[in-house]
Amino acid sequence: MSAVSSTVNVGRPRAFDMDTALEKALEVFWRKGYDGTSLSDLTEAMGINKPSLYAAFGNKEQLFLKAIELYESRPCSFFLPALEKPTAYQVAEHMLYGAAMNMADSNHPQGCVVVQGALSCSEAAASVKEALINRRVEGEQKLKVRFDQAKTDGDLPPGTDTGVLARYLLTVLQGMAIQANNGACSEQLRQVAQMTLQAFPRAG
Amino acid sequence: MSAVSSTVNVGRPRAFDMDTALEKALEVFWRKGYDGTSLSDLTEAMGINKPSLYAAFGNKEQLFLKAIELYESRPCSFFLPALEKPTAYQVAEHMLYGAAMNMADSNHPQGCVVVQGALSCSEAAASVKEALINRRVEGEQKLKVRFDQAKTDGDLPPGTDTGVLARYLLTVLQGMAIQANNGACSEQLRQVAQMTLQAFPRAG
DNA sequence: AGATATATGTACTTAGCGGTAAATAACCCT
DNA sequence: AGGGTTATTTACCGCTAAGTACATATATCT
Repeated sequence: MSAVSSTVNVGRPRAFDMDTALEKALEVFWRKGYDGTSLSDLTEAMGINKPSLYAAFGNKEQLFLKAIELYESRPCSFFLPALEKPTAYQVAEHMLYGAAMNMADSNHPQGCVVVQGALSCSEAAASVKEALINRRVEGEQKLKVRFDQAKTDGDLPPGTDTGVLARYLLTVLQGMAIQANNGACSEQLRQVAQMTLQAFPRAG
Repeated sequence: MSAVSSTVNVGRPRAFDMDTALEKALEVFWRKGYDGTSLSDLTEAMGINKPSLYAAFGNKEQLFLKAIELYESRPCSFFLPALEKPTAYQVAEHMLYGAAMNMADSNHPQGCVVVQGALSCSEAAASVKEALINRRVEGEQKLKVRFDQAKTDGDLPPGTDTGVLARYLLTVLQGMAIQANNGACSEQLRQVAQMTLQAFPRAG
């Protein structure tokens, strides 16, 4: 996601760093949601003027989508990396404890921007809402595929309904995003994660 | 919540029914969220003009709060009535299956307006967000109290951490609201409910 | 019938929204 | 040094937001 500098160094150089500006934009969208964020909020947080924003990122919607891309590709992301864990249980464990740690982290807004960025929204934000739904559903699908693999690997019982298991796990994760918004701390989320894992099926 | 008609029947009578207008407002807030709903959206759905809305309900924020009150007091509500069930398990069962049925019901917007009405929002909506957080946290507290009772009743194991159990259950319920927004149908939510109940502690 | 009180419809205000035109500034290349 | 190219600044656009003034309509009370 590093800003691939345009072909040649021609013209006046950009006076701000696109990646750090995008980080700032992400934080605002995360905290206020798409509808609740104004361009003034964005330009103030990013430290640039509107024409610079439009020249660099297109418009509000495209900026939002780029911010979401950044969010999911961050090093502290917990979802995709967890899929690499060797067993289904460890995948779930990594996701749940990662979420507990991350969603209540006070170094950034609480919860998950993919959940709360445009959950209920105006018609102007309908396409953004769709994009976020797609992200969530795709995540669920990826987890199901991972659990299917686990079943053939033998670390999930043969009768497991992987679709339901994936949906259940994502339900808990998404619920944790709401809990974080409620003000739950990491330790409280960790307890929820632990309770979820106690019921998690393992190979018999 | 019936509109208590003012002291005497003096002055021009109101040309619309407050309760049905409030139902309409609730549906709009539910679907679009507080920030995403405009007064035009509201007046159009309610079939009244702005001065009538302001005279009857105060302003946008007060209208929203009244709509939330209505939402929680509806006959199809599943949270508070479930607390009356005789055992902790039945309380959980009623809530989870009630949520599965209700949150994906296509007769109204999907999910739960207390979750998605103002999850992330502008500064103008901050007080509304606070109000919703309070509702969610109070619900959790009520459930904990109910589980405490269940422990003394003997239908929860003595070692049960009722706070964690209540938080876990609300995490799943709130996650189901997101799932409903994702497009999950009642049957899919029912499967999540079932999986949650399988792990639910019962008296040994 | 007339006074009083409340609701309604139209038209308005102020403020902020997302987005852009145009002039200017800063860089590279020849 | 000068032309080409891109970024920044300032000022603006048209539009919609929430909220309201005011005249009019419809009821009850005396």
